[in-house]
Parts: sequence; structure tokens; C-alpha cells
Amino acid sequence: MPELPEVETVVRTLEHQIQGREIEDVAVRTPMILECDPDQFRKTLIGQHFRTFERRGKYLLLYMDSVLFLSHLRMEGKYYLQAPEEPLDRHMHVIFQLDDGRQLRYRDTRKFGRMNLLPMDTDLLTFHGLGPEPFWDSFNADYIREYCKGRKEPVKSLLLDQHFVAGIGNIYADEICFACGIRPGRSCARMTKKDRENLVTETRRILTRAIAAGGTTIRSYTSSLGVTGRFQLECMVHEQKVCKVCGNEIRMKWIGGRSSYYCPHCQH
DNA sequence: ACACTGACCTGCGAGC
DNA sequence: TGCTCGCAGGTCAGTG
Repeated sequence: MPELPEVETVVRTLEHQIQGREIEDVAVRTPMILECDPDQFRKTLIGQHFRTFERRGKYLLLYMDSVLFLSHLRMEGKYYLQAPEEPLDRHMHVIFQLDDGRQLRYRDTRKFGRMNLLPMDTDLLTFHGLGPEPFWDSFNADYIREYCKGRKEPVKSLLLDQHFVAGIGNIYADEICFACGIRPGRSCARMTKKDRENLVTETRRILTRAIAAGGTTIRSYTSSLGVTGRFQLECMVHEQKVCKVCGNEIRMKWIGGRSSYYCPHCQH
């Protein structure tokens, strides 16, 4: 569920909570969460401090003293800051003991999330083949036109393609299509110049609003609250029954293996 | 080269 | 009540 705005919220919350803290110990209870050797992971992180906090697409980038700690929450990954006395449940897979006595706990019911350690100088521009961030100048109408050359896939699938643009998931993809008045199943080859321009502005507008909404929750974080974002923005179409603009019934269609919600009256 | 499908996981809710 | 089944979704490997 975490998409770009939620990951951004998690990054900023962690920055606020644990910047400068040292990792005293690491317990890896579920090795499959790691993309590297668990012993190596533990040994490398012990003694390192959390220095700077960034995001690229849906990846959390935690820069330590001499290593880049990478975390992807996938569907249900969450971080908790808790006291060691608080009980662990069976979904808490990686525990970081901090030098202030607290523990940073990674919880993930479906074990889809992944962690890795990479060199500090890892090139994040081309990292994992990720496309531009929605807020980069390089994500513009001309870029979309070039990317779509020779492609016929649905606009919805395009938005979910992390090589096209980084950070958008199923919920925001539906919302962006609605905001643009484009049916999610329409071929990207049939977008007009105006559609491409709208896609850029509406993507940025919706993500900006969602980040702002997520950001407002940061103030209320307590030490044990899950550092995560549920969807902060009120959805216009995703999982809705009735269109909030025209009152028509919202339809659900299977596009690229994803449930896709749209208003047949407002979107063409 | 592009497009589509299944696997990875687990919890939950619908239906019988 | 208790079981099975399908669905949720991000990413990537595999296939057409």
C-alpha cells in the first residue's frame, strides 16, 4: 500500500525520530526480508549512525556512516519505534537496537518487503532502472511522448511502470487517471498533447496533496506508533461506489492484473 | 522489444 | 460454526 507520499512520510518521520542514533545491535528474525547475508547485514550495521534520509520512488534510503541501508516496504511493511519491553509479535522480522534504548522494529505481515545494503556512492539516477521522480523537470509532456513511442499499453499500466515514472502505485494511478478524465484502459498511444500535459500536472498535484496530508500526521507520532502512511488522501474513484463529481456509478475493471476504478461519465 | 502472467506471502471476507 | 477460495498489491522472472 505505501506509495510515494507514504514512503516520503515514513522517511521524514524516521528522520525526525532517529537521525543521529547509533545501531547497537540487529536481530534478523526472518532472513528472507534481506537481499544480503544476514550475518553480514548485522555486522555491517552495528556501530553505524543514521545520518541522512532520502527517498527514491518507493525505496527508503537511509544513509549510515559508511553504507547505504535500503528498504522497500512493498505492500505492508511498517516501522515501529518501541521500548524493548513491549512484546514482539510474529510479524516483526528485523529489530534494530538503538543507543537511546529504543528499538526500531520492522513489521510486515506478508513478508513482501526487502532490505539491502549498498555502497554509499550507488547511482540513484539509474537505480533499479527507475524512471524520473514525478517532480523532476525530466518528467514532462515531451518525455511522455517519447516514452510512449511504439507502445500501446493502457495509461494505467504506464503509471504503474516504475521505469516510466517512479513511486506511483495502484491507488494513485486510479486517482491520477480520474483527475485527467482519462479511462485507465485507454491506450497510451491515444493520449493527446493536452492529455500528456495534464498527466504531468495532475500527477504532481495529487502527490503533493497526499504528501501534505501525510506530513500533518507526523506531529502526532508517539514512540510506539507505526511509522507508516495509510492512504491520507480521500479517494475520488479508488474503491468508491459513486462518483463524487457526477453521481454516476463507479466501475471496476481488470487492467494489467490490477483492479482499476473509474467513472464512465467523467473519464473517456 | 514489448506485453502479459505467475510467484512471492498472509489475512480477511464471502459463500457454502 | 467451520471450511475453502479468491482477492489484495509491488516487483521481477519467465514466457509468448
